[in-house]
Amino acid sequence: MSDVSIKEVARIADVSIATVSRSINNPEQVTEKTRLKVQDAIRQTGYSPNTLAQSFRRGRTNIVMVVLPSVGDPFFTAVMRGIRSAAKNKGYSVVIEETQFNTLTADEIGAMLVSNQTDGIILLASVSPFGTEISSANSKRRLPIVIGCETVSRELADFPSVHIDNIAAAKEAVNYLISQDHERIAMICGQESSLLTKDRELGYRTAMKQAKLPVEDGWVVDGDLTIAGARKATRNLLNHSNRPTAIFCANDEMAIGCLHEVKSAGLGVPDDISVVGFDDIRYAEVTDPPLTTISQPAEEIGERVMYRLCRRIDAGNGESSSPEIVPHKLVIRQSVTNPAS
Amino acid sequence: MSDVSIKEVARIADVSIATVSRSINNPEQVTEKTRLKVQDAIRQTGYSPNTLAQSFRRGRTNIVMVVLPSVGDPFFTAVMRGIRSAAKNKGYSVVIEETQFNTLTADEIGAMLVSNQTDGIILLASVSPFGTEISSANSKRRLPIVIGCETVSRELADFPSVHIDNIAAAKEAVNYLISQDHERIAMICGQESSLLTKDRELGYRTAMKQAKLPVEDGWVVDGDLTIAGARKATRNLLNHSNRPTAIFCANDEMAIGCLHEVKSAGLGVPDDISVVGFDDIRYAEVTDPPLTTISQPAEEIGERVMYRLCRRIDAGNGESSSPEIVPHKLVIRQSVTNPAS
DNA sequence: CTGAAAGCGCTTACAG
DNA sequence: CTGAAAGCGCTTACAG
Repeated sequence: MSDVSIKEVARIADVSIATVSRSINNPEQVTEKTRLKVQDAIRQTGYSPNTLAQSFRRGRTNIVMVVLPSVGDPFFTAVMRGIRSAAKNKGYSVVIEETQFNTLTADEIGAMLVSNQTDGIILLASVSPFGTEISSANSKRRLPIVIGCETVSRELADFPSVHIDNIAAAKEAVNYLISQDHERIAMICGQESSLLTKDRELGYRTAMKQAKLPVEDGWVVDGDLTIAGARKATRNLLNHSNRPTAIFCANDEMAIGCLHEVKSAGLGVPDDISVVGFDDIRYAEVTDPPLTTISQPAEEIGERVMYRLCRRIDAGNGESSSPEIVPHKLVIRQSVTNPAS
Repeated sequence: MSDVSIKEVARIADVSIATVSRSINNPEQVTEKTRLKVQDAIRQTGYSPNTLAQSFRRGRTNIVMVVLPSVGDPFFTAVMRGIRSAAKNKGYSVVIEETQFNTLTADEIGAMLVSNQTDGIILLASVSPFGTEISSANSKRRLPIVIGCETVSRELADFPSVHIDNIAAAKEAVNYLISQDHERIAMICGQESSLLTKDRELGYRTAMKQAKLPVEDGWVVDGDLTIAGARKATRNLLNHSNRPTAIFCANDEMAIGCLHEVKSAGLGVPDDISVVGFDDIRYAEVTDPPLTTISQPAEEIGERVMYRLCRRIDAGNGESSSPEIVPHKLVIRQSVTNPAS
């Protein structure tokens, strides 16, 4: 705003404020001469429109908000790159909102939906327990929402989403372990509330069952999606009476903690214990040993989710809400070997 | 907004819109009875105020924006935690803006400053080449800005800041290496444009000079602040005709790349090459070997920078602009040993 | 304590 | 092509 308003510009350019507005927003509706006069007045005054007033008046902000669990999670680097490139393309600014604990409170959700400060929302955060709140809070406002990365719960099935097939990906990871002759395979997963972790766990259990391999009590442990949590979980696994030969982690963050803890216990990776991660964050290829993991097309997810949101914004709820599945890939590095060898 | 406005509420409660507004924002100015009536009408209609209109009218948004180089940088996790806790305390929402390339373009800066969508800005991003743009773009608007973590360039000296003493910290890291009898110490730093890297380099050079140790040509290499960049830089260092026995990295991200590259070359850390990082991100204690590094009080920086911003917002430019220095700490782990041993 | 009215800075039919 | 005017949804002196 720079404290000078459109009026001042109009006065100096000797035109009406309507004309100033047009010169800026619809220059084709104005003669070249007027446009120049106005341009000049703008330069003189250092005017720039009050965005708040514009947004208020227009009823839209051209801002989309992406909600993610935590800044500092390396996985989101590439997703954001994708979102940003699509947003730029479409003329949107993007603003990030962090939801500390990987779950939103109902209040936060309500506030977000209702405070039409943004034209739409991209949810990259796990929102399991609040699915209903979101749906209901949004029933009035109908703010366009698209979900990325996360598996969608039943309550959120109304919203479009783009993500990999977490169940299939986890199955593939575990099948790879099985193909390397592992039979005692454990899993470190996330909290109960983390939906995508649930899907990965389901993939693990399915693969085990299909291979007729037992999943012993105590082989599936909660690693809290953190390094510290994974370390503790790993200790439990190593002390298990029927110690696994391989550990599948629901994300790379935990795999990094797991790797470290196995080695701290004096065991070798992969010779004593094989480890598989999930996400293929940038640290995965420089762990020791480099981590075998599932790679997600993070940037592509970002782009698609943003374009999807734009379609929702433009088309309203006419836009389809079926999930968009993008391909994952098993990346084989050195953290897995044959337990017999 | 939920599409019902204050008018509708007023109609239903049978009061004026002024009274509705008061009931919400200054309930003490209204009788209990009226308040209840209004409350009821709000419930019935599902009304919630149009934030855009409020912000526009009030001339403030109660939102602060934090600008950081990249989502996905683990260092910012704790900084954000601090910012968020202080913000909550002060009744602000915080919104994050990412500046992909660790430098803002002049345009972006202008847009940010001018679009009074926020009440203030916390800059956590390196802004070296644009110091002047910021100052000048802001000369009109006078949007409160506070700088965190980064060293401030001369052009930005007007703005308050809070950060560690990067020069002293780097000196301390290098002196530790020297105390372990290293003499051939190299450094991997960031791009030219990265100010805080410059300070860390200065600390390195100062320590070397004071110890009367030479810094050979080719011992200070640009690692681009990335893993890939650091790996390349490390290869150069390992091939140096006078190969260093220790490598000081300007951040942990690069130290992780360095560690990996040294080991890939068949050398041992710390036995052949000692490595020191900077930042103490959460991965530093689970690298192999665990990384000796400089720890920053990231959460404290976040809190202080936010409180500082609040003071700027409230007090205007009366608030002092001297930098606030917080203490760093050398964290000794296992990536350094005596080269003679 | 409450209401009528002004006004925040824009945009956009509506006339001309 | 341009201007006068209405209005977006609020908040806040100003009266009463």
